[in-house]
Amino acid sequence: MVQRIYNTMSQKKEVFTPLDPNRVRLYLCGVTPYAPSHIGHARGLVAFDVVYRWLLRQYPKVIYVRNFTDIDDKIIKAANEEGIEAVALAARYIELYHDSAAKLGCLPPTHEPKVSETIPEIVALIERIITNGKAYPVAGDVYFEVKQFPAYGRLSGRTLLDLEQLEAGARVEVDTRKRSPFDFALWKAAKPGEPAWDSPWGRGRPGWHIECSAMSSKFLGETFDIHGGGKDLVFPHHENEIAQSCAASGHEVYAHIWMHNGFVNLMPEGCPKCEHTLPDGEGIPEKCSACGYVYAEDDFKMSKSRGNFYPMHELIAEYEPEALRTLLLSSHYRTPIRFSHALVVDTERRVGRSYAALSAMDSFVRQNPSEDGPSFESAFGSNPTAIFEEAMEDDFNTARAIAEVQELFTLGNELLAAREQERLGKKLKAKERSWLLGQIRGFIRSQGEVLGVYLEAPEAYLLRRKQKFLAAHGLSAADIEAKIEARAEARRNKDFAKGDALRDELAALGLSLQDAREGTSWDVRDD
RNA sequence: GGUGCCGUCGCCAAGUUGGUAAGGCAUAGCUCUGCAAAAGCUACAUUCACCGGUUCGAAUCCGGUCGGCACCUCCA
Repeated sequence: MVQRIYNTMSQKKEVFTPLDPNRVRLYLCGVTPYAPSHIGHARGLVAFDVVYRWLLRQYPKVIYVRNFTDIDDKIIKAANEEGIEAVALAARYIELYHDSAAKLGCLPPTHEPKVSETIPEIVALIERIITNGKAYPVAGDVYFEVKQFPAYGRLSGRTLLDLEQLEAGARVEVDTRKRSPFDFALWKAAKPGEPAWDSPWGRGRPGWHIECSAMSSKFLGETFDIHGGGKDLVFPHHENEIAQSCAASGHEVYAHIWMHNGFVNLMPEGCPKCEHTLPDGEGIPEKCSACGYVYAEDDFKMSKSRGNFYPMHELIAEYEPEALRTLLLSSHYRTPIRFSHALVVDTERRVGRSYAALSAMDSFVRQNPSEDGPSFESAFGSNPTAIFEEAMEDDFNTARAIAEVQELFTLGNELLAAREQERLGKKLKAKERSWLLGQIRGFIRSQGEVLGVYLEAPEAYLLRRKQKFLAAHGLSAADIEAKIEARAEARRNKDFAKGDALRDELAALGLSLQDAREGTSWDVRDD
């Protein structure tokens, strides 16, 4: 059993060996809570939740730290605009974030530190960096001196030379207080209207990158196993974190493995100019076919500054959170996802069908209790656990893992339909099928625990979906039942025309009926 | 300009230390049904943007072409 993880530092998959197998340490750059988090944040959240869940299964103890950067220019700006305290604004979005994370099925991390609660550690860390000659104070600010850290640029594949060439291109505004344009602030002198703390350099607040260095070492030590975040953080945030942390500790290595999740990009719903809907399934054309507007490169990039993004709490309210989670896990975590509503609807259908199958399996097993029977492996000649583990060990390949779970559903449905003969070469007794279904259910539960899916009671999932439908249409279950009974009456009288008319009526609402021996049941159609 | 990534069925998406294309959605036919629905079965990429090369053998390696994307500035 060998876990492989793609390390941004080496740009290849590496064998993962924990520094201390009894205490695996994982740090994830969380969010800056100045606005509602969007679907892109959800991707990182979910991707690393699976990493955490999987490590939890492999090792006795995993320490997972996910921070909040609650002191930041954007927070201060937003708070000033609203006329409230920065901490209050941050607290609001942190609460929203927690709520969404829980609904997306993410386990709470071991620690969730905030910058505002880590100031003493940050000040101490900056003092160490200064002592080690890698940072210098200027008029209340403190800057990290990049030239003093030769390894700078290793993570992002840049060199100081590259950066200097870039400087020659006047891409960077020169701040005369800094010794080099690439030096970055560890501490910023207080400005009026900003939260500030006392420090040896006067009142001020931490710069952007230092907080993660301080929070990670506070809970995980100076070197630890895995550091994660969105791809956009590679430069400069993570690069600067490495520089600060190593400059302070004197170690060569800060985090052993750097994991970065890919972005969620928006599939445009329409032209930004005239809102003309783009043809479905096509790529993004050069210009709008209706108004002729030539699309800019980043028209369809999701970004908070442009406001064209999907807040996760809104998506969660609109769709089944588990469908969103499944969608996010259906691609490998490093691959970009082009998000669209059609994609979520597809996934919702898939998840709904899965729960329907789960429900059917459960009731079959209940109705056909069985104490013993053939093992899954002897019956089907494969080991689902091994296949699943192989996928997860290959850089957390959740897309492949989900495909493997899907195979279990196919086998389960086959048994439910008593259609196992073709595959197994013989008919099974109900008790034998039940025994196998019980095992399949166990595999799905176990694998679902790692992926964070298929964990809800199937009936509860299905019922909630029905209730959501009823509420949206202002109907009650009794209304539906009455129509079903009327239809049953008509059918008993062989008045199929009337029965079908009633069924059509319900179908028009978005329902489907299933006639079975025990009676007629109804469900919400997925389309 | 610098750095990195990608281009696989109508759509989504695995597979890249080379060995002959997972899975999902959609679609068609069949089974079941009074008819449906649900479920199951069957079908659905001789082919992996294009052109060369290496090789017994390439979606997977190398070179080139075209196309898309990200970061380099706050950003998950």
